[in-house]
Amino acid sequence: MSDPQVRTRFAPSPTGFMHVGNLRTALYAYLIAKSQGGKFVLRIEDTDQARYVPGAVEVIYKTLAAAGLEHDEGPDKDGGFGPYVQSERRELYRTCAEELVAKGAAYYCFCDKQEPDEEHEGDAPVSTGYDGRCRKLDAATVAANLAAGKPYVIRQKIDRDGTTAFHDLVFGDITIENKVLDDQILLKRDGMPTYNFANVVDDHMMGITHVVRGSEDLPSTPKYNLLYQAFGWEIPHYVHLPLIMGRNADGTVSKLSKRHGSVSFENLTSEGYLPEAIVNYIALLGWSSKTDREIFTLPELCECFNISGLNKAPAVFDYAKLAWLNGEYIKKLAPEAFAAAALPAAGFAGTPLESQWPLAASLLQSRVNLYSEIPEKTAFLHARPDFSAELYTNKKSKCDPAVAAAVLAVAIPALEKLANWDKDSLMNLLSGLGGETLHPKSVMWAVRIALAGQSVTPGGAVEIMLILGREESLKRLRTGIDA
RNA sequence: GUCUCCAUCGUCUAGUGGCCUAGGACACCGGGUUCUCAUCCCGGCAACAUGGGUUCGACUCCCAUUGGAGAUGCCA
Repeated sequence: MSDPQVRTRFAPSPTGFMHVGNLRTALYAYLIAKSQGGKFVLRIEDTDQARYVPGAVEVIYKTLAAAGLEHDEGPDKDGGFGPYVQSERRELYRTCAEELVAKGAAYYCFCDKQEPDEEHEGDAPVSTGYDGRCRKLDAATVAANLAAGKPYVIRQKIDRDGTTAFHDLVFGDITIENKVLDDQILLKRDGMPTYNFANVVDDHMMGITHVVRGSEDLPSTPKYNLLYQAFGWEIPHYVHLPLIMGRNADGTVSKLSKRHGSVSFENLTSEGYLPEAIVNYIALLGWSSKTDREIFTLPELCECFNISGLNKAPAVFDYAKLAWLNGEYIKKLAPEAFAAAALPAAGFAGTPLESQWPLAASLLQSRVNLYSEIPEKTAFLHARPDFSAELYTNKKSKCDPAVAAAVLAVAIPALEKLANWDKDSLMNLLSGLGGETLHPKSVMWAVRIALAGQSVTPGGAVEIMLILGREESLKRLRTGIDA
């Protein structure tokens, strides 16, 4: 049931960062196209000149590449439907808007710009819907105003009567009364199209078959249909996605935004989340494979993705589950790859510990979900923290400060004489050290505490001695009991 | 205010009228393995918002209520 005619697009605006919600929209658009053997198009929506951010387009390219969402067409890959940057399509929008005016589906409006209403805060926003007064202007007045160079916008003319319905592949049929639809602006005073207008024009011109976007756009979709109908264009399939929510301090939820934490792809990767884990996680936010499986690579998602798995209800972003997923991906990494990636966080480079990094990394790999957890887990290797003798007390390991002192008293001379400082030699020595009086568990516990100065460590006593080396290990053991 | 949408464990979700004493995952809590911890293995806690219908039978269909979210920009 593949359909190579499918074309979807991702249309971010160049703001300089990639919200995970946008990335998820891109992911689903990509999957809808790729699961059918279709095309995935990148379009840049830069119609708001006030928001221009230098280098922002590069961020988009880099993010898509890092996430593996390779586009088939875009500003850098002409597929014959360009240009793929909206600011380069200005004249097209103007022509289209004027066409609608000619057809009676839009009109010139010379009213003053409505300033944002800042009076109303809290839960009582006020409708500022336009009253449509310029609809009544006669042709002569319009022509005169135009000739006089009077500033204007072009508005969509929507009949007050009747209803407009549309079909969505996720939400089904939705009907809205026309009287609640206002005469939205199509072409702005500066000649740029609005988001809603540019989308309709571009999606049609670029042959987009499935319009994939967030469900916050559901209420504006009837206006799209009216536009398509006015042009006489075929209406595409709509795929509205459930919103991604964040939990607020007061326990409520709202659209995921910066105040909820790290919400951009860049934030997340810089905190150590792997792109594969992020993609995997957001794929599951609002979509289900309908199996018990949780781990999916991008190619695997392409294989099993289906629109019917899309959910309608908003989904709360759960950093704990993302962290778990990240840990799963870290465990799957080849040991060398993990060691290379984790080295900066551990700070071993340029220290005496450096030669033992592969060992230390192997211990860390199953113990971290995030690279950012590494510094705290390796700090004791760089310098033993201050600790109290009470740390030696542990019932299960049959140890207390007195026992520890006895252990160290025999361990230090034995270790000083040990010929080979390797795992087997150290293990043999320590396990036979206690003799009749000291329990093996006490030996391992006391030695490890003396070495590390903390009760929980990545790795056991022997491994820590290997990482620290003979000299540093003995130094720590000698100063272990009077600390 | 108005409009639209949504509603299964704390969270992500499976479930399309009988297979449900509702399954999986995260988190949490136990137990086992382990030179500590982690990994790994085993187990536990925990949900169909409420009220009406429809039906032989509702988590599944319909209506209402309640709750939540989104929209209501010359932002995208």
